[in-house]
Amino acid sequence: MVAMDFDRLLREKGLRVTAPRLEILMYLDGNNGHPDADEIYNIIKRKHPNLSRTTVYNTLDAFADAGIVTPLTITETERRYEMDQGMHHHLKCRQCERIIDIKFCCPNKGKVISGGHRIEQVQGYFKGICKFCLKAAERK
Amino acid sequence: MVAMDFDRLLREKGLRVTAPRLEILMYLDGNNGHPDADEIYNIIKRKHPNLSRTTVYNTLDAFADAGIVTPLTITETERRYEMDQGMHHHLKCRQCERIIDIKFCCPNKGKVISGGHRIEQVQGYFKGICKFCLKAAERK
DNA sequence: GTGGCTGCAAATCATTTGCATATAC
DNA sequence: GTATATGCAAATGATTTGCAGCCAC
Repeated sequence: MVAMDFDRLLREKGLRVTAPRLEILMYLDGNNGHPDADEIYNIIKRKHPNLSRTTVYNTLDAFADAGIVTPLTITETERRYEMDQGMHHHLKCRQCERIIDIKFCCPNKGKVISGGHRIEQVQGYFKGICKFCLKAAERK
Repeated sequence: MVAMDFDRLLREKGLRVTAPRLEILMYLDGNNGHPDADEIYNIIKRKHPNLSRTTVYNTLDAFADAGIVTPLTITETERRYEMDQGMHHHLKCRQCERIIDIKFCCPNKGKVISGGHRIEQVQGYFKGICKFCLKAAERK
């Protein structure tokens, strides 16, 4: 996504276009994994030393409300964010601790499943071993 | 599960049998939903006024290590616990905010799925409307 | 011009840590 | 008797809040 589009995205959502917001969008879009508020703060702080944590938190909240980012609940303690990129789930590798996107669609989405509840959104959290660690183990 | 069994369960896991541990097990087993540390603390505190939060946290950690309870990551901010009861997932109803168990088995468990990763555990987090709220809406 | 956004400082709240005492085994 | 568990008080650390000034529109 180019800078121009971030501008439009914000306007579409009724959010004002500001420097911190563009920076945060750029960082999230830069495929830097699944950052938490502190990581975002530290990286952008380098270029914009007067950035405050409050702004990062406010911005992520505003983005989440607007549906621009999804707050992730991958581990028990960390709150992380990612840009909305269609349906996928997450694997946390218990060896390298990386968080990896898993692309497949849960067959239960949108259905009223057995219990009689209506399922609107599915977020899958997988634990296991990622392909990188599996390959490394083979080589030994 | 009866008191006797909690005793045995703790011994099997190499944990000492103490009053707070038995109380916490009883509470978790009492099907009181998916409590967080504070809820457990407040309830048990009534009967045992000298209980400390530290003990609740220590105990839940020990139980999680021993595989007696599973820490849940159902919402973005809360850390909740439940006793291990076989495979199921969780629905958070966006109307009544209840957290409800969803019993079905994800077809991807144990498989090495598309990405080449090995999946050992699946925790599904669903959002939607529970059957109780659906029924209430019908009646109107 | 004005309402939304920013950023500082202070407050909050869940969780963790250090440590002395108590207790299960 | 000894290792483990408890519980108090203090520390930590992420997130939130209050508020004054700034800037996008």
